[in-house]
Amino acid sequence: MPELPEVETVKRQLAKKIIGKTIIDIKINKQKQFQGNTNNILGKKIVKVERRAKYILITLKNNFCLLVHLKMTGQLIYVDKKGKYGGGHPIPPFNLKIPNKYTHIEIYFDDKSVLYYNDLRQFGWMKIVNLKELNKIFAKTGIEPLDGKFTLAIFTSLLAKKPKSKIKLFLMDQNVIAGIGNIYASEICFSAKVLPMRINNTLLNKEIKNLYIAIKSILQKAIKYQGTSANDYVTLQGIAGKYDKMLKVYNRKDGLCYYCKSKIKKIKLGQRGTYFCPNCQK
DNA sequence: TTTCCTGTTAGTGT
DNA sequence: AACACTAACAGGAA
Repeated sequence: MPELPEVETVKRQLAKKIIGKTIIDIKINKQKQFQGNTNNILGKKIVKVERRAKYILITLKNNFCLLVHLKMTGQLIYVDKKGKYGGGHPIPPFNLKIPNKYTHIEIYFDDKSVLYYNDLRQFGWMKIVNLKELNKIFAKTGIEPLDGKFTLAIFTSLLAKKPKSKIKLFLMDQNVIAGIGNIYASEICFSAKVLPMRINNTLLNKEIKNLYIAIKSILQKAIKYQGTSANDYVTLQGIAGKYDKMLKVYNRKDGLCYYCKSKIKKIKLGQRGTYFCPNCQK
């Protein structure tokens, strides 16, 4: 569930559940997905839960931070003492048992609640870092697109710094703008009526403005709908995010454009599936 | 059965 | 600078 809106959704739900709780035990079933000394967070109280780019930052009272990246299929599932699920994406309708074979890390809190880290493909990780290491990790990370500091003027100047890049790849470059992934990049280009393979320095001012507006509005709306879950991954671990039905082009190859009825096309761009309407987008 | 596809990103090579 | 390719891994779809 890994782009900005999904991570933001998890973060918000998680914050409501775990702030103020103390970590009393950690069970690591897959060592390669956990780095750092657990002694730095055991017995410590959680004071903050934040998101930066596609990372979740769980800060302890001693200023150590449990940093989480979900990568492709990572998932955080919170289970309280009544056995009810919170945090992470909503619960599977068929109540897949948790923990299960994809549960690689288990974090126990002082009130008997547990945070499970599940990850089918095992690309994600948790890492205990101090503030200095945190700063180093985010040193090159791009601007937060929903931050007030991300203005049209800033966006325009960022585009000018990568004049020859294709716009969709540019939008996905985490060192330029943080948090946009493969699904929303296609959706943003469609919303702005710009073809994903357009070269940055050919974009008209009006198109730049449309892209800028699309970035903000699509991400905000996706957060409002608690993100998107796609394909088989969903049925395994959580119900579909409600933004699924809002998608206009992603995963709609050969489907008809909702606006002009043209067939949605799929191409490869930067090795990633890229969807667009050949008629609406110029 | 085999091949291709999938929400990410770090590293290397051209 | 920009992009291709690889690697980490599992499983659904064709």
